[in-house]
Amino acid sequence: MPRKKDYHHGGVKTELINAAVKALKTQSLEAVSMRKLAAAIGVSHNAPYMHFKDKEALWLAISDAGFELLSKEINREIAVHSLWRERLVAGCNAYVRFAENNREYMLVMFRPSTPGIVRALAPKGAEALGLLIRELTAGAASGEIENTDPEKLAVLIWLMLHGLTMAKLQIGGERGPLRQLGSEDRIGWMLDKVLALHS
Amino acid sequence: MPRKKDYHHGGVKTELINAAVKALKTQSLEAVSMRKLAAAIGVSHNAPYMHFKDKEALWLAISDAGFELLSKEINREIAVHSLWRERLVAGCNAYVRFAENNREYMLVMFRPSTPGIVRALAPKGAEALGLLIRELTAGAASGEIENTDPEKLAVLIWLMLHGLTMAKLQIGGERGPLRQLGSEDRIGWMLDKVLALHS
DNA sequence: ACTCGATATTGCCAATGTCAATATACCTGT
DNA sequence: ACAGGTATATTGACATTGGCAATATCGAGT
Repeated sequence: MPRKKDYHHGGVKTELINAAVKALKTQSLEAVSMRKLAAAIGVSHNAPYMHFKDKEALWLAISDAGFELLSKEINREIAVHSLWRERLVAGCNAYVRFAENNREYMLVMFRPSTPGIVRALAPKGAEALGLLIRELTAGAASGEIENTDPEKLAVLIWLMLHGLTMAKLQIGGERGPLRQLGSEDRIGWMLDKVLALHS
Repeated sequence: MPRKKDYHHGGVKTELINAAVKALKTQSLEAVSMRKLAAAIGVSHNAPYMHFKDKEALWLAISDAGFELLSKEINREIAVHSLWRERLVAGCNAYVRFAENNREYMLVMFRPSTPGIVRALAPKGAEALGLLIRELTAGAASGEIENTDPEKLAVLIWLMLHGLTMAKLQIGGERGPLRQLGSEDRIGWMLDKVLALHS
């Protein structure tokens, strides 16, 4: 239904987002320009500004979509387990896997200036952190870990996870001390260390 | 000895770096431009390109200086203790304190594109990580922690430390779950968790 | 049929990174 | 002291970019 003649071609907003995400798969954040995106979807260099006040607004939209996707992914992988410990590991793995498969989104979500970190650690917490806290609370309730401050523990775990993830994204993951640390069994190892299980 | 008449004013290179560092104290990375820096130190907009091939080259130089400063700082604070555990804590605290007092440098050292993380985690490791490994090895040798993989443990600790630090830098540190986590005693708490001391 | 609001276009501007050509000062060997 | 070379700095130019303003085009409701 869009694209009558040529002027109003209809889906600039979503097409622009798609183009941006695709561009980010091969280019860096700063290398992506409004004008090139506009050209890529075949509109004039100012058409984007109908739908996004700013370049920043574009990133914002993409970032939102990214957080949405991430939460969905984590939820999906958590749901297949019932024991809190397995759910925790699954969630962490989902986080890392999402980052690897969606580098583009992560770059936007946690770009330096306007911070995904703020959102991810906001008082009420993003979904992802909330899930973590929930599982840790469950673990504490079951008596398997010390009942001190599940929230603090969650932040700590998330910091590790996030640090690991972003580091892997920057490095590319081929070489260096992170290679082994990133593989799935190592995440379990990390969690063991941090949780200091009673067992 | 510099600044004879007006043309060759001598210290463009160092003055440019100083100006950039100063500018970064109040502005974001992308807000700092070669031309403004040149203007700030009173030279033409192309003078900088005598001393730096690129804008990137400028960041590189500043980044190098930053890593140098960081290592010095950590060494200085570690040196006043003799027990490995105290040295470890002192080093971690030094890391965080350096980041808080030198936000400018950290922003450049760990800017997204060309990665400080690669350098900090490079095979031979930056000074800072090397120090960490050394203390952990000492701890393992003394039998106070498990003797498994001091290097892996070091990376893990660094990831937490770095994640915490960068998150604090982005947030500003006033509010949110990181406030308490960042204070000095909390770093000890983090280390306890990760080290899972025998004691 | 006419108007209005959303959408898209063209034109424009200042700022920026960077290249090329030119000017200026310093240094070195004679 | 001087000539020439070299490092340093300047001016000029250019393409790209983000973003504003004015204009054009279309669709829907009266």
